[in-house]
Amino acid sequence: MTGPDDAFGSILHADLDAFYASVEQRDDPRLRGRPVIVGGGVVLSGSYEARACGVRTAMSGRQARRLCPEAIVVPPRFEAYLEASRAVFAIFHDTTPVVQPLSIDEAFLDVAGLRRLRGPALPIARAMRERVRDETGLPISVGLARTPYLAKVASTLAKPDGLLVVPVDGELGFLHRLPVERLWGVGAATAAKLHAARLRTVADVARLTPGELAAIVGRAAGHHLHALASGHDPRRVRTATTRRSIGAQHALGARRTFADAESALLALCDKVARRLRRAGRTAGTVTVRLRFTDFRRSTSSRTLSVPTESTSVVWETARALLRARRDEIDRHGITLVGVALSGLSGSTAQLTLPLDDGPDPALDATLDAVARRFGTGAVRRGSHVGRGPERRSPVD
DNA sequence: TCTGGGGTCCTAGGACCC
DNA sequence: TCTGGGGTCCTAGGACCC
Repeated sequence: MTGPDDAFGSILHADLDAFYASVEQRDDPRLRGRPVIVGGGVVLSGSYEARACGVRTAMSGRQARRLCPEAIVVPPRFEAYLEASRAVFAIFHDTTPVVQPLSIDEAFLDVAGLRRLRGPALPIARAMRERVRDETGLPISVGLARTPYLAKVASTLAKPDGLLVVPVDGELGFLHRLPVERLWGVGAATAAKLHAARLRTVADVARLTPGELAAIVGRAAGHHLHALASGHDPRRVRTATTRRSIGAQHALGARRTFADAESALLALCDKVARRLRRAGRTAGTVTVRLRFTDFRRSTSSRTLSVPTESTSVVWETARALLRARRDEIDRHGITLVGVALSGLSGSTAQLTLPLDDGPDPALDATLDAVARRFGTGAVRRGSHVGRGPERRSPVD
């Protein structure tokens, strides 16, 4: 386990740059070098030229056009993105068998096992980036580090179209000067809590004890942030992860009525039940998601006595949940309806573990072994995980 | 700044059981 | 009969990620 490679670790985080917009620029030469916005009402992706004007993902289309009037707006072509993603993931899998997809355009790769065959991690990362560019025409950024989280931060800082390595002996120096927003799991709400406690950098977070942090952001988040800020990362690159829920939602546009919501819900139930059957799984819980005209959200759910794969059972359950909210919908108007199926068959056991015992390498090793054995990413220390109709097996 | 669609995980309270 | 502790499961909501 020794060698020159240890100086860099073996985890890669590979992340395509401005993915949807890059596919559009690749496929239409007229778009190259120009600001491109993919999406209509909402920005799904902006090219780097558009980002230079301040355009960001999830921004409203109107605001994006105001910031960048010369931008070319194109409708999304999801089939083209899926095809591009498949081509890139084929290169990932050709690089190493240990690939964990995180989304359509990013993945963790572990190249530790390749040292004898293909050499150290850094040249492997360089070669992979070149292959992606040559064979798919898409720019990709890669971070290389000892842990998944550090690799992820590195790839973010490497963008666009870069490669950044975090040397093992420089981890804390790299990490500690970053703002707390760079910690995985810190969004607007958690950042506000940390700022209120005068914590601005990762170094500030690392100085507190897990207990002190837990008092600020909650128990699990406190322990999680302390670990990340100290360079500890419980994550492993996992090849087999089991989907925990299947859902679909639909924005209804301007103020709509109960009847609009009900007919949209029927189509959504049909869609998710088909996906459930195609996956060969059953669902234990049906959840209905609503958003009202004033942007308030609500969810309501029902756990079935018998898990189902039937469209009609999903629909009848969802309709009953929707009808229970009829007054609220009539009063406020509804702008979004969604349905999600969870408690999927094939999920693993429910497991609640203590968070307050400090590091426990033996326990972590056991959980890793369980996760590998049963092919799931669901087993994590200190969390409350997975529940499905098969919960009594296989862990029993 | 007024907003898409797909997910994951955590927390807290209540019902229920031993 | 009353009271308490410990645990599971369900539900609703919040936060976060791409």
